[in-house]
Amino acid sequence: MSEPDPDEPATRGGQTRAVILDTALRLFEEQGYERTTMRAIAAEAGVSVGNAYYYFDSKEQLIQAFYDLNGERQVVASGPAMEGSRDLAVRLRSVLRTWVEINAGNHEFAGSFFKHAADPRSPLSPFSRESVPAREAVTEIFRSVVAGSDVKVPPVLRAELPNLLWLYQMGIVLFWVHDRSPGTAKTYELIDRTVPLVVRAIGLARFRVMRGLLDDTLELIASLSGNSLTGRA
Amino acid sequence: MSEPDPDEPATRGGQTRAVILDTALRLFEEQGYERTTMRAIAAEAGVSVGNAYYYFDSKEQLIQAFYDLNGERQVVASGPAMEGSRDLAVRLRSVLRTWVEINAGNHEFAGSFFKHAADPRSPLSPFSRESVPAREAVTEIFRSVVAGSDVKVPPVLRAELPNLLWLYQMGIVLFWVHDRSPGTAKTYELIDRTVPLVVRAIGLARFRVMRGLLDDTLELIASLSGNSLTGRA
DNA sequence: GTCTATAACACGATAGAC
DNA sequence: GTCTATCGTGTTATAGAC
Repeated sequence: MSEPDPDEPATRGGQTRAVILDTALRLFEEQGYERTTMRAIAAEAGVSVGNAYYYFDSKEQLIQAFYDLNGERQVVASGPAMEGSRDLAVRLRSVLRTWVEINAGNHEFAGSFFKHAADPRSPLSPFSRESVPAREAVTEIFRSVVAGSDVKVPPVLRAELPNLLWLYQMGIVLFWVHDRSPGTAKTYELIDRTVPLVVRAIGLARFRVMRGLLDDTLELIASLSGNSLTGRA
Repeated sequence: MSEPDPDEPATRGGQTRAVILDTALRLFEEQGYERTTMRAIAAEAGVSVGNAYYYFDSKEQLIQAFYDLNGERQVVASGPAMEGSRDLAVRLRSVLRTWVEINAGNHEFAGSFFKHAADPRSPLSPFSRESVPAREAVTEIFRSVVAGSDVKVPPVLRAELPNLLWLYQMGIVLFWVHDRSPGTAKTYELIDRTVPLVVRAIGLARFRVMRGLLDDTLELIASLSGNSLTGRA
């Protein structure tokens, strides 16, 4: 609350905040998260250790700032990425590949801090309260992916589909973090090959044999969303 | 490799190892992982810190030992849990609930070290090389769940199904770690309500509309399993 | 409010003596 | 195999300067 708007660092001394963050992210990418010390960040940013802790409560909080930055980047880049096609598969594939491209330089870095994001207690968890705004912004992308396409989504599925696609992206990210193929080629392959499956699965929702299963699944999701897993009310 | 067999600690000085491990797991359960220091473990076990590190390369490795212990417990308990029914849903539900019951006392503990297991670089990752034996032992349980049931699994699905059920259990575990409902009641509910869905989904594999999707999915799994994600050859 | 400098603390981990 | 001493790290504390 007391921290200045990260988008407007020009005015305040909160410009310092931006310098510290930029330096930290650069060092994280160069050396990995664990091997980058707070002392090194402060020294490289030209500030004291105490000052770094004045703007960031902990080292982990630097990752939180990275998250927010990254979410914004995906939102910004996804608009153009979706343009030019109303085909759901094309749009979905494009948005997912964009995410991977944006994060190409962060693969090492991501691997080294992923553990913190997986901690259910950590604010870094994608399911945490702190991550709600970022998650909803990204979910909004997927709502737009569907809304701008020419597929008719069965009404029962309409409300929940963006959330499910967000979860689908989480799965892609999980794979990507573990992916050691050159240029994370396997992740691109995973996207290219699962997107048609997902689209086809959505189409199957119309069939009678599927409907019972689908209805029960959606009801289950609704029933359990009070859980802290989703962070939803 | 140089460490003594943990099942036969009587003979060697490696009995020390057992004392250290027992003490560590007790303290972990009492105080959580992070708040239990190596100094405390060593002191409580009546050895020096250096000696603790002689038997365990790191604090994390104490968790690895816990994993192995836990896997064994599930294997032992699952046999009786499955007895008495050839209904796949009953058997599956029973095995999954057994896992939750076994780990009821470790819920806090599990939450506190889950982050380490999620680190793709960590040997604690369920996808790591080090976890292959434990994972295969548990997968074997699910093979037995299916084999002892009266359902006819479509041939295409037969080979991969145990692996998919293991992945399903990982999903349950992920939910459980985040579950803060009293007695992890929500997790039990999740099991009770997803098991029928899973069983029904397996049944759907016979329908024509599903087959294309299923075949492509299985082919994809086969194609990507060279990835480090699964650790399979 | 923003920032520095320095010291100190607790912890995981290591080195090297015995 | 076991110990004591020590290091490097995240983090906090202090005491102040602009």
